[in-house]
Amino acid sequence: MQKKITSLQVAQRAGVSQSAVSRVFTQGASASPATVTKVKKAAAELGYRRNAMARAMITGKSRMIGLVVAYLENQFYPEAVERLSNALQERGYHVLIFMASPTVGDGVQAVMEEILDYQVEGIVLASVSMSSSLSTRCAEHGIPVVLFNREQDDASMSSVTTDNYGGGVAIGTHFAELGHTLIGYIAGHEEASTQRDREQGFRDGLAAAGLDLSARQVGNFLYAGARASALEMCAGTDRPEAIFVCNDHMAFAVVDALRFKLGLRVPEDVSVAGFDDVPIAAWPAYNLTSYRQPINRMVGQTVEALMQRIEDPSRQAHRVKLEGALIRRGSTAPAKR
Amino acid sequence: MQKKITSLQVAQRAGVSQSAVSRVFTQGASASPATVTKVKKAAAELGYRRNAMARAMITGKSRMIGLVVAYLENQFYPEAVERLSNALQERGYHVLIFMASPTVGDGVQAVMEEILDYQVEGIVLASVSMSSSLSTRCAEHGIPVVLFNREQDDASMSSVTTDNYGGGVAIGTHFAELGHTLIGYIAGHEEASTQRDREQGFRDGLAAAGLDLSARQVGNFLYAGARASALEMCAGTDRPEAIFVCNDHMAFAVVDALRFKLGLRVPEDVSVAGFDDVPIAAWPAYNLTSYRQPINRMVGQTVEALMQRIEDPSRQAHRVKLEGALIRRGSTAPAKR
DNA sequence: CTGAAAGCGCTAACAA
DNA sequence: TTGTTAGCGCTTTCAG
Repeated sequence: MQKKITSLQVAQRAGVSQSAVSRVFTQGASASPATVTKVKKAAAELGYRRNAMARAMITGKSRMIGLVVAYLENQFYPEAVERLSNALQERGYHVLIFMASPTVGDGVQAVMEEILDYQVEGIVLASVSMSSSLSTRCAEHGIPVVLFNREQDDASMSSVTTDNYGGGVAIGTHFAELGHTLIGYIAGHEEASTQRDREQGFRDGLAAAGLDLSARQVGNFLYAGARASALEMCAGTDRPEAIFVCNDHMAFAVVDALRFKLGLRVPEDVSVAGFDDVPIAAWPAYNLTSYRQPINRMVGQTVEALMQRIEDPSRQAHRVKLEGALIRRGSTAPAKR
Repeated sequence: MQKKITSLQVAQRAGVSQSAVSRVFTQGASASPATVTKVKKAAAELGYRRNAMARAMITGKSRMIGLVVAYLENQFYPEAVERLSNALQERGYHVLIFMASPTVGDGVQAVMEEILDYQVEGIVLASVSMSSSLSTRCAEHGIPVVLFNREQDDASMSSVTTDNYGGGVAIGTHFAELGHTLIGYIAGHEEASTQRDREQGFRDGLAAAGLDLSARQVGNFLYAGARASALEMCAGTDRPEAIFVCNDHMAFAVVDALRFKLGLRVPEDVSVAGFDDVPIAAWPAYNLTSYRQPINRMVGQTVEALMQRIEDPSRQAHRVKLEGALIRRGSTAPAKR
């Protein structure tokens, strides 16, 4: 097992000083063509690579971004993680990933501390919120934090979201246009901003058509939770004609429960709509009407927000709300006359 | 924006030397109760946290593990990532994650170099293989690499897999017992060891019952690929009675194509079985017969392998093959008389 | 353009 | 138990 190659060894082999080696590998540093070739040759022969930690220590730039994520069972998040990671890699950043269990609120706290210990240059919080004390600490350290698919009242906190309210309105309007009057809603985790905004939009969309919610259950963003909610909501004779489920992941559970447990047809007996438009929503087994989150643009904006505040920490918070799009599929249909 | 707190500042405030501060925060170092309290108090007041990079540099232990992953669309991997990350976090390790596109073989090469630059203490390669030159380099650096859900001929490479061959046999036997004789197989990426082993096991399982494959297509582990394969395989009049699809992710595509494009019933017209037993396989929309990978044990073994070789790099490769289990569900049924 | 020298924040001998 | 002293591998002045 050969030891690690340092710049000093390269320097010796190339017959130059250690700092010369450093310069050769540093963007925009001065080195004569002769030195460059000598050093590069020696480096290649030895298999030299710069120690990212040592660089990070001195420059204060670790080129790492912390990513805290929960709900990986919901296909929306793996997809986001993948794209985010790719976008960051393209910019020369790397991702230190942490799982947060959504239920344990202060687990996030502990996890964030650990992330900060690694001197990350920024943090992305996907679907988790943070205590304001913690956000203050990050601000003090000058570490930008951006909330992905979640918002907080604190206006100093950057966030990238879809227009959840508008999406809710779109679904409400869609249901009204289809002629449904008995309407149900299955909520996500009550504390989540996405849940609140989508529900409020949905209610307002319905209200604009003179409609109101006739049933509401809480699924907590879980498959099992949504399944139980659907069963509860639709077991009786007064079941809704149309149900908006706060995200696709739960909507699949609702469709499954309706079809396979209650023997109901979707959309003939009950229309179901979700939110996110994850790839599975397009699979013919579900063919789910959904409000699409523009995930590419969300990721783009998240990276943008991060980069801006890394370059200029004094810059004010970047709060973006992107438009999505209603994707009409076969899980919603007009009310029966 | 307050500057970063260093151990020196804590030392000054506590009226002790900088190294005393270091000792207070180091496991098993000597410090009098009096010093400990003084230092801890000062540290708390200042909000001091150790700089993980600086520690890593000196100790040579970054407490980071590199994770390279592809195919995040296949639910098996997000699940694995989540559990792996949690298991590692419990042991005080953190995960630097990299996405590798499965098609670009040498993308992995580049990505691995970057990981190594961060002085990770180990690397997990999920569903990707590596060139032998690269594995040599890792060995030289004394960095343990473990292959998760993939194998390589190189016996010096640690790996954790399910008994893919045995799983294939189990499915083949299952089909034979159900009385099917026209059998199809939809392959994953041809190069993957999982693909090869599962297919070989399947063929051998069939052969033991005097059966043979009557159709074979390649889906490359992709939903779209599997869909096309299914269509090709089942459009004619000589379609198979039972199809084994190399993983669940593709099996969903096959079921969807059969049902919604070809108007066939599963399992009445065609039996379909997958491999992995991801959570979606249990959803009633698919209710898929599958060979379960013991993901918890796989993760446990992966962490174990890593830890062992981190502690003792001279230790020989850890190659584990875990038993899975055939999960019979409603997507497979006896042949019609 | 180049080498010498001073650290980044911390751990780990080494004396005291 | 403590403080002092070297560094870890690298970037970055600062002279030359």
